[in-house]
Amino acid sequence: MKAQRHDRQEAIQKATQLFWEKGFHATSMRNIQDHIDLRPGSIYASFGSKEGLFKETLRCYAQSSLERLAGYAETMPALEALQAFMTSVVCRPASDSPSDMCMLAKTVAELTEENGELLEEAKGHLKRIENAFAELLVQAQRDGTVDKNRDPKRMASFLQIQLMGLRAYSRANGDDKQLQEFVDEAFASLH
Amino acid sequence: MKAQRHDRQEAIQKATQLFWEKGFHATSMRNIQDHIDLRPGSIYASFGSKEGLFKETLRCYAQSSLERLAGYAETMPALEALQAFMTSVVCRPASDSPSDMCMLAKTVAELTEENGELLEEAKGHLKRIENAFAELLVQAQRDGTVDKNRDPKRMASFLQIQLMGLRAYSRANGDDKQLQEFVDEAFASLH
DNA sequence: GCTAAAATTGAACAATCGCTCAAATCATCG
DNA sequence: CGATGATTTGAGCGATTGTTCAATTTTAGC
Repeated sequence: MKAQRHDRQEAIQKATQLFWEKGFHATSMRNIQDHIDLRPGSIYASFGSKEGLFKETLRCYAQSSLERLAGYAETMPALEALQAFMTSVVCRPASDSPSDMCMLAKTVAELTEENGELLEEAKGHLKRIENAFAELLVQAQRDGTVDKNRDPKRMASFLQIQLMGLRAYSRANGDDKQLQEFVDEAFASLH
Repeated sequence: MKAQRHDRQEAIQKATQLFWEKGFHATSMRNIQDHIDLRPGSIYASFGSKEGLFKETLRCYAQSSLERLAGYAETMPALEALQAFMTSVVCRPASDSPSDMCMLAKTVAELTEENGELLEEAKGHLKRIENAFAELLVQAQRDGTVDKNRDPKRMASFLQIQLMGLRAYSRANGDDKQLQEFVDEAFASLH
């Protein structure tokens, strides 16, 4: 197969913007065609279907989230990295961010068994992120910054719940200065 | 205006089932027509548009939530009522429930400014429920079951965040016995 | 520079979308 | 019962949905 003339990653990124903001159902293939400036044939040759393209955006979104978390973990202790990640995701306006909410959480909220494959894909990525949390918590326990008697998997669940809750609340209430305090309290409870 | 031949409340309730499960965009008016066994004309005479019908289902959903909370508050102390409400909503399978998630939170997650009126409607109902939380927390402070130095509005935000987070997590992970523990811990932190 | 293969184009498909409205049906009252 | 007006019906409107594909353009190899 010869190289495509269009930039695959750029196409995925632009599609992600739309899907993340408007969701799977409210984003039409024509929206996407206009936004990434490609005709249907090219898109279908590259991604097969709307579902295929969406699945690819979920994959890239999850991967970049994990990479960002790993980036923090390279330059600071595990617990600080977790807290920095969570703060950046919950509190930073991130002007170009299509939505306050996590794209994976939005997808899990929106889709039903009618799109079971996509639903499972999103759930899987969320679980993978939660596992990354758990690994950093184990590391934090070795550092001595987290109580060694607590179950890391349970604490990772706790953090996911806080993350989803805070982002949903932020979506429903606009920017709230209290959010940072809630993040800090959540981490204070782990010591 | 003469009485309609169909039962308005029943129509709203059946429409709620569909909207709650599949969301606003993925539910078609034909889905609804079939499910409540009414032809388009009747529905549009009663509700004006798909948006009008959806707005009505949001209103009824929020009202019944508030009524259920008030019901608990009639038969037990304020804090217990809050905890019972949250437990029932987060942990009870509720076999006929169209989704694990809160319909208002789902709506806020799904819609954009393209349906700004519906979005604001859902946000308003969520805020009203949060205010009901705050009132019960004030009452609990008078009862002496909640620390009087804490801000009730802030605690109400906290509970909304926990509620949204737990229900989203439940949606992404299926039934989790840990959820009850997380609810209890959230309330333990209020004393 | 010619050719074969790959990539892209854009018109168009069938299906479905939210919604309208003339006609048919029903309920009410004199 | 017959008349009047509210209600319901169901065919069907124009627009949009996801997707296809023959025709065209572009690229790579000799």
